[in-house]
Amino acid sequence: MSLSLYNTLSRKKEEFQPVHPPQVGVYLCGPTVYSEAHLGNARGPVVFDVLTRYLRFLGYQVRYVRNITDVGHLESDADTGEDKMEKAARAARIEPMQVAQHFTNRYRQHMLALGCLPPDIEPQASGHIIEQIQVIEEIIANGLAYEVNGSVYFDVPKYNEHQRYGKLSNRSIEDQLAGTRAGLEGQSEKRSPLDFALWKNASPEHIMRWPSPWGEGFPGWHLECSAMSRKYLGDISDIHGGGLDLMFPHHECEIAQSQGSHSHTDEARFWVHNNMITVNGTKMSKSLGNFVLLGDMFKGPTGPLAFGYSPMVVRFFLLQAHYRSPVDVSDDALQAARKGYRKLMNGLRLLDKLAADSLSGEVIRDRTVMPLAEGRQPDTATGDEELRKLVADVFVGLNDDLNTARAIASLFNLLRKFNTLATSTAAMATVSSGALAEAVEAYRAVVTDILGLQDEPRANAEELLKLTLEFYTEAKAEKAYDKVDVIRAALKSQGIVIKDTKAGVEWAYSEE
RNA sequence: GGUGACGUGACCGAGUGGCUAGGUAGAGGUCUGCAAAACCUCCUACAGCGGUUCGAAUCCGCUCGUCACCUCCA
Repeated sequence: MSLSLYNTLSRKKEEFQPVHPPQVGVYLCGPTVYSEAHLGNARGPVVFDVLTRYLRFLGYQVRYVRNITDVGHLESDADTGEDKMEKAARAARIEPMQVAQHFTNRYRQHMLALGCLPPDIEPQASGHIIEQIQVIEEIIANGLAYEVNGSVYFDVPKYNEHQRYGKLSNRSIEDQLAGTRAGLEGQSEKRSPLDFALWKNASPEHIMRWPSPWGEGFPGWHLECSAMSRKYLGDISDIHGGGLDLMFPHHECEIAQSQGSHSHTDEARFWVHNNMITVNGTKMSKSLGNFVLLGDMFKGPTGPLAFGYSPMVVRFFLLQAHYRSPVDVSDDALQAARKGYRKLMNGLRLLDKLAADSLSGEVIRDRTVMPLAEGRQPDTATGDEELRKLVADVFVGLNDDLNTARAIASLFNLLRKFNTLATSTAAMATVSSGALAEAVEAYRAVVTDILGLQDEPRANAEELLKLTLEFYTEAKAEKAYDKVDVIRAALKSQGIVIKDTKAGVEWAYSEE
């Protein structure tokens, strides 16, 4: 039983095998940091977080790269197009890099809150201009790019003579040419409307600019990922991912760039794409304005949502669907997810108790107090087998193209078994402590290490403390000094001292 | 126009030929000082029409509906 992943390149599930085991290189196209991240932006990072966690669980040495694109993308294809980063900067009257830094910080906060482990390398496009220029020079040397007025374009038709531009998104350049929208051409410098920019000449008012062999300018839209993926993961990485909407043109162009450079590869063995988040069946997107910002969503009502949802609930909600299916947001769906998430967490809290009970169950069995039918030793073979089956099912789900929806369903089945065991000594007697310990460990590992779901304490410590002090005050009034001492000692063990003042009972942090 | 998805019970959401996930909601029960949790039982669906098959939610065809990409988007 091993992990299989759906590869967009082959359009089928393939067994995952690293190029250089045990190393695995994973690249996820990160955000362009010119605005706040919305729920849709979170799906890829969450999915790839689970993927990298699982790969590590399987024993691979993973190098996970998630880039930050801080070199603005042009808003339109026209040469006069405005840069997103610059536009945002101008609006706020600050440096473009301030904009990038601000949203980078916000993005990291949100991803951390969602339980996404920081990537091993988080390269910034602006820090890899030299590498990008190098790739362009290679492509030019290979005769697949041309310079016009300080800009460099990738020659798609020429590339297509020997390679297939469209292999990832399953398009032919003939179809694309036929479908080219009128009006987009005109004064373009491009030889073909399919060509895309590798380097753009900076107009005088363009702030973000770097020197290059072709004059001052900035790199094209798709180049940073090719350059940085190669730098940190080699000519060919194991897995390259992003949202379905990046498949074309972004990833298609990346492949063309890598094939057209000295790498001569598809850049990655596995191309993995997560589906979109929808609102009432329509894709959540910046341009449509139907997005739900993560920061807003964590706090309270926003847009189509009448309530706020904690980061872990959001994470669970995303993982309850398979990553290749679209997922629709709504209060109903999120509230159902919240309950499910809490159920899973309560299960987590049950595990220690279960392990302890298992031991006592063993004792009971040894003394044959457990009155199984004719008083013979209970046979745990069947119970153990059932437990192992339940655990195995969880991994069947994970291995099947990272089907977290199935894995979670199986976890609930396992949890039901745990609950039964925890409330019934008779049931407990049907499993061996060894098998139970394995199952408990598996549940814990899948929930926390692989799915990355953490308990979110909802109880307010201050409120609990207040309540405790009320009991303290009551006990004191009743002169129940044994209780008083117990409360005092308990709080002291938490680093809190009770102070009886004339004004009433107060507390302070212990200074010891 | 080209390319590609999808339509599952009250809601969300797996499943891609026989074994009919799971969560939420609802009904009944066990337990319980009350409550909650938990457990048990029930509610059992695959857009429509045709076809292939011993057998289809699952394969094929048609119809209807929804969506995505082809322009920046995760």
